[in-house]
Amino acid sequence: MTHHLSPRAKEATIGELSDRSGVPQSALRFYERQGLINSRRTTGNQRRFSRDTLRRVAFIRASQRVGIPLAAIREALAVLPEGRTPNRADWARLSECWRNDLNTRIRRLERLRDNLTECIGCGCLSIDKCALANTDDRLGERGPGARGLGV
Amino acid sequence: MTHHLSPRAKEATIGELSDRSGVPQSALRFYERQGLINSRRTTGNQRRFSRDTLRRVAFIRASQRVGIPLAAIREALAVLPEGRTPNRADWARLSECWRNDLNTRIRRLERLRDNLTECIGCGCLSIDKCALANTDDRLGERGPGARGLGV
DNA sequence: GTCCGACCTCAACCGCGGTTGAGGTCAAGT
DNA sequence: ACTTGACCTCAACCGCGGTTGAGGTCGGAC
Repeated sequence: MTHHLSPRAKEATIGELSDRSGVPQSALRFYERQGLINSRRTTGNQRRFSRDTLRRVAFIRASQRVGIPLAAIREALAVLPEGRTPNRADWARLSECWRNDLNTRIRRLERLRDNLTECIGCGCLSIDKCALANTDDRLGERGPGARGLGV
Repeated sequence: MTHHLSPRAKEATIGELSDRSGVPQSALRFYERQGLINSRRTTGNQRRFSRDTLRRVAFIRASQRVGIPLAAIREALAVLPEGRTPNRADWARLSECWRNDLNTRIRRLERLRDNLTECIGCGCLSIDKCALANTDDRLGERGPGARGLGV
């Protein structure tokens, strides 16, 4: 299971990237197919990932952990520059968007928590007029298919 | 699309339950198969839901909206009494559990938000030592299969 | 008694986020 | 040169949370 260091210090094999990020190789290949990360290929068709891919992967997993779907993460990552390596300001811009999203999610959870205790707790849960049932502020109604999944 | 009121005022047909809860009939049948709700059957094999099912459904959807999987919701609902109609205290007990869970989720989100701004914002995102990458306080590692999904 | 909409079951299918396995190639160490 | 493990592709499969459609029955109104 020991991974040889790739000759060019700036590039990682999929095994190295997997070890460092903790993300299975199968998932990394999947992310590449989905356009979330990309790689150069060696003459022998093997993937080589540039250094900043590690950051992207960390960002992807961190975002996923809070329930953001890959499609949304892909869109967010699209704001990173194409040609050059993303710098501090690029990532800061990205995280700024996420901050707003996270704040919204936090507010939703707090509201649900409070409604639960006030509303179920007091026995008023009458669905038609109850705040609990009507917390349907649909923020990201992305098309047909499995919509309304706690995202 | 007008639904006739069911003769016995205390029981609802699936159409009525669907209309009142806003949940598709197909989903209600699915929930029944999954053991989240239950129904009496008429002589003609049609479902009749007791009044409190509306509450259960509202609880299910509210929980789902914040990303709690059905299996966990089923477990939670299992604390409601079998024979009798759940009363205020039963629901209060249930919501108390959820409150803890929700608080945990809220803290997780807040931590992620803060890490994002501090960590990505300042450019330190070095994965091995970064708090963002290591927010792996695995709270509910439910077996193999799609684990680690932002739940 | 007949009509029609609401109901029933069952099987197949969907998007998501991957994993697993078969079968084959690449490349570093000896 | 050969071995061995890391890599490749492609297709099939998984759990989740449902939806869709075919084919059939129920039951309230006329």
